[in-house]
Amino acid sequence: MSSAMKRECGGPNEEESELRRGPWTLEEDSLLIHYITRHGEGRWNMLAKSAGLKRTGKSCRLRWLNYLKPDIKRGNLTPHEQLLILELHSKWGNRWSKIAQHLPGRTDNEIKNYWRTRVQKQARQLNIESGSKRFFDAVRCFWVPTLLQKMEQNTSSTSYSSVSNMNLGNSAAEASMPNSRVPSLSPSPPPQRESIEASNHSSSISSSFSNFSFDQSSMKFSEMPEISEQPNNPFQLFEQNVYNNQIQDNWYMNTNGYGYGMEGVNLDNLSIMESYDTSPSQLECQTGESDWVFGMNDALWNMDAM
DNA sequence: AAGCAGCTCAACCGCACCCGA
DNA sequence: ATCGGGTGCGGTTGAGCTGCT
Repeated sequence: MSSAMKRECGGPNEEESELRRGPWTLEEDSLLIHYITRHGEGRWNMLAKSAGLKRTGKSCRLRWLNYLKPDIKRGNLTPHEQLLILELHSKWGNRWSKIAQHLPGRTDNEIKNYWRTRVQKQARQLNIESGSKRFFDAVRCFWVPTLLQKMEQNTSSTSYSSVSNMNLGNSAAEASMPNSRVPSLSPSPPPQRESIEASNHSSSISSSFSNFSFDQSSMKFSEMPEISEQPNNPFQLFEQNVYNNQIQDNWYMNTNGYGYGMEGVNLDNLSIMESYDTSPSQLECQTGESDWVFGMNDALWNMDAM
């Protein structure tokens, strides 16, 4: 039993012991939804009391904003969204709510969790400090191109990202989204908010980002150019050879088909780049420590998923 | 099948800010 | 000026799940 649950189970302070903590029940969710539907949100402390919830206002607000609100998108982040997070985080840092404002239907909590569990995990595996320049260079040089490649693939084939966002109601959604766990920790999955409507919404979101691109030559985000059929530089060569042949396969294996990371990269493929007779500066992936990318066999590529 | 370790994410916590009294 | 309630934000925690041995 958690400390929160322990505190919840009675005590000397009656006022405090009346306040529920921990996972929300179906009844509580229902109370909150019905109350907000009728009276709107805001004044959370008063709302909690008026709705008959034995919760703090903060808890109600959090539950509503992060889980119950009708326009919350469930499922895994699309490549577009991940790309946007990388870009916006490079601009604003840990301003999660600000970043979330640019990803309709996503909460700051979700983005924060994504960053901590996926992005920072990559950084740890690379032995790079996640906020460091080196890490951002790794993101720019490899992760972003990989995401772009994935986005390109998605546009030319059935997009599983839209499937991942297709909200079908909980049981159906769970069945169709192997990596989208609705933990029993939360016994009250939000009722009926996940719908085809939501999937339509996500489609429009994706399309609104469709002209968003990362320019490898300038290492900046820009309008989406035509993607060259032929590799112009080692990165593209790398992507075409490595990604198409290897990452794609490993990707699904490593992430249950829903993640986007660098886990699938194989050390062997570094030879593709090494064989490309070009200096790091020519590769236009200039960093303060320009050769780290190419001497990082033990860093960038040495990941557990290899 | 059981045990273990790692991962995910909902929920909580503490702090800061805003605003009205 | 300051006090207190309401709200928002970023960091952290821990239950439950998954996959590996």
